[in-house]
Amino acid sequence: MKEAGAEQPSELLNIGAAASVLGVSERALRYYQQLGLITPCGRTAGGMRRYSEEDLARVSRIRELQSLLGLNLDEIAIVLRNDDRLAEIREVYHDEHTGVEERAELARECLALQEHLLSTVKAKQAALEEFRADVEARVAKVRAVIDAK
Amino acid sequence: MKEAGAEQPSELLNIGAAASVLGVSERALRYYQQLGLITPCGRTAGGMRRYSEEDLARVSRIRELQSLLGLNLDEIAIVLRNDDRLAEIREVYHDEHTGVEERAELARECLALQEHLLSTVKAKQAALEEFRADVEARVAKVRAVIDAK
DNA sequence: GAAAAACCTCACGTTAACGTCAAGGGCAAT
DNA sequence: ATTGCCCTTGACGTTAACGTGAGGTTTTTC
Repeated sequence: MKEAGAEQPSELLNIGAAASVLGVSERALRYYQQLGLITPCGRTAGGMRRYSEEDLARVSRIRELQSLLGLNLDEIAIVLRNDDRLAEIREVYHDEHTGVEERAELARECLALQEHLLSTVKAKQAALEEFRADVEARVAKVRAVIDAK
Repeated sequence: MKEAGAEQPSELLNIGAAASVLGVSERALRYYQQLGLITPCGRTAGGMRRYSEEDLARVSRIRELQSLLGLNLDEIAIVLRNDDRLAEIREVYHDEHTGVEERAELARECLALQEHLLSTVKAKQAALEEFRADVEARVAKVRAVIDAK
């Protein structure tokens, strides 16, 4: 048998599989890594990249930030770094090493960045809603012309 | 006096003024023209471009299609051509020259394209809404961490 | 264990959407 | 009519985000 019972650790994918699952090119994955946006969770002894579920999610996030918000990869790097800090904060928060004020400050800084992102999203939504009304008006106009046959 | 009463024809702008009003570069305006996206409504005797209010609106539309929907200029050209057809249809619709079936067909074709654009917008809105929920969840998480001081 | 498939790291090529001169012509004010 | 600014048309340069081999290694399959 290959594996028994719990396969919780979830299978890792090599770059070809990851790319095809995500619908991106292998080149793009390597490029994102080169820019420091993702680092596959590990490599084989021979040096081949292995991507975890979490890695894939991160790449999806990159594409969303690209297509939905129109951010470039430098801007995305900032967002991702902040995401990482958020995770780190939650990880370390119950740790005794960091001082109370120290980590609170970190968290506030993190919050500010997340809220900035949120406001960007909201602005885009508002603009899109206006744009949609515009398009719907056009559709209505054509409909009127057609119905008034 | 420079001008009296109704200034309905609205002043035409030359490229520098147009660019600064729109917040785009002169180069971009010339480039859009080169691609056939806009043609300034006229030129001076000496060959200088004059932009009407309508021209400016068209450029705004280009930028919206770029930034909101992430379309490239080729795709934008298609949308704009369809906008033009819509205007043309409305113009010509009460004309006796075109046959009833002929113009109805034109209108339906136009409608299809506008609806396609609308569905693109809606898809983007849905995706953005989901994304926003995600970001808001993150914000809530950081807040929780901070509040649980 | 040997061939085939997938992967590795360079490194140069490509495309879209402009930016940026260069060399001149137009235009409003003086 | 001359000064100074704005405009014109080329034409080459730039940047981001990959694409596309080349030449060699690793993994898988038979």
